[in-house]
Amino acid sequence: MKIHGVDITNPDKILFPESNSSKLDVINYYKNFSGQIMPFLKGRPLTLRRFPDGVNHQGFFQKNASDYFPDFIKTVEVQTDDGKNVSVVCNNLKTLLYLANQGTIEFHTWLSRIDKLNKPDKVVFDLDPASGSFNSLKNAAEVIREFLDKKGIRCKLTTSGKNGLHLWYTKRRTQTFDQSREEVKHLAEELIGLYPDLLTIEMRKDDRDGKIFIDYPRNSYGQTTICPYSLRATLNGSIATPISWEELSSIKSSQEFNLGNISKRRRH
DNA sequence: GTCTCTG
DNA sequence: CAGAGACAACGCAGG
DNA sequence: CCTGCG
Ligand SMILES: [Mn+2]
Ligand SMILES: [Mn+2]
Repeated sequence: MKIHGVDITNPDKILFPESNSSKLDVINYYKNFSGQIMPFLKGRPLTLRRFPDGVNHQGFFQKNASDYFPDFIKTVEVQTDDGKNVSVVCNNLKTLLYLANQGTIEFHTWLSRIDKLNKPDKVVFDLDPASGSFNSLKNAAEVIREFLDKKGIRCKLTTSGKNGLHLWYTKRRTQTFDQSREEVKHLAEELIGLYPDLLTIEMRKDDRDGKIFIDYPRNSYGQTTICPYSLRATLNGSIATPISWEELSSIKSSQEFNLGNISKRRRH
């Protein structure tokens, strides 16, 4: 079977046993939502998370493009602390479908683009809840939004598809990753001054006291965040989904949207 | 999912 | 030939 | 140096 010229193997293999979703379901999801996900993938180094035998089996992260990946897949060399990686870049539909056929469930993207790897064009406030209470997480997102709004920064919102929320905005590519991260850290410290019982940047889990962790180190060089519209390797096939601020009030968890209901979601 | 190494 | 292993480091905080 | 963290 071929879709857009890409060989699809084992289309009936079940990758999400709980929702009975097959490999073809995954590939069709990425095909049908390519218009939404591609703008977020284009031009950015990727880390893949693959589950060739389904999310109930062992999966693996992949930072380096496999030698056997076809020529239509773009790659980029990125410097690491000790050497380099050859990252995959998903610039077209064929690449997206090929990687999906490879069992890629999750696409994690850099905060910078390949033509200026050392200057991020995105800032993310990665909000990681200690556990349970999604309501306090929503509250945290709201107060951070208002805080940034007063500084003239308009941010957007994405469910991570697991437990947290990502609040993010774009900027001109003038700062290094170190500068960007330090700026987010300072903003987070200011926020903690205002909401000491709600937010924390303590690195040790034991020191977080049930508060919401603003994971500012996500803004460091070489780090990735889950790409908007990426599937997650959860039993229900949840999806990292951009949502409006109005929509935030009505959702009950970060896994609100999944393979089964994403198509019926009201558009914004 | 595919390659490579080992027996 | 079948079966097992690899496929991710990494960048930072804090002690 | 080490471990924890995501
Ligand atoms: Mn998170
Ligand atoms: Mn995080």
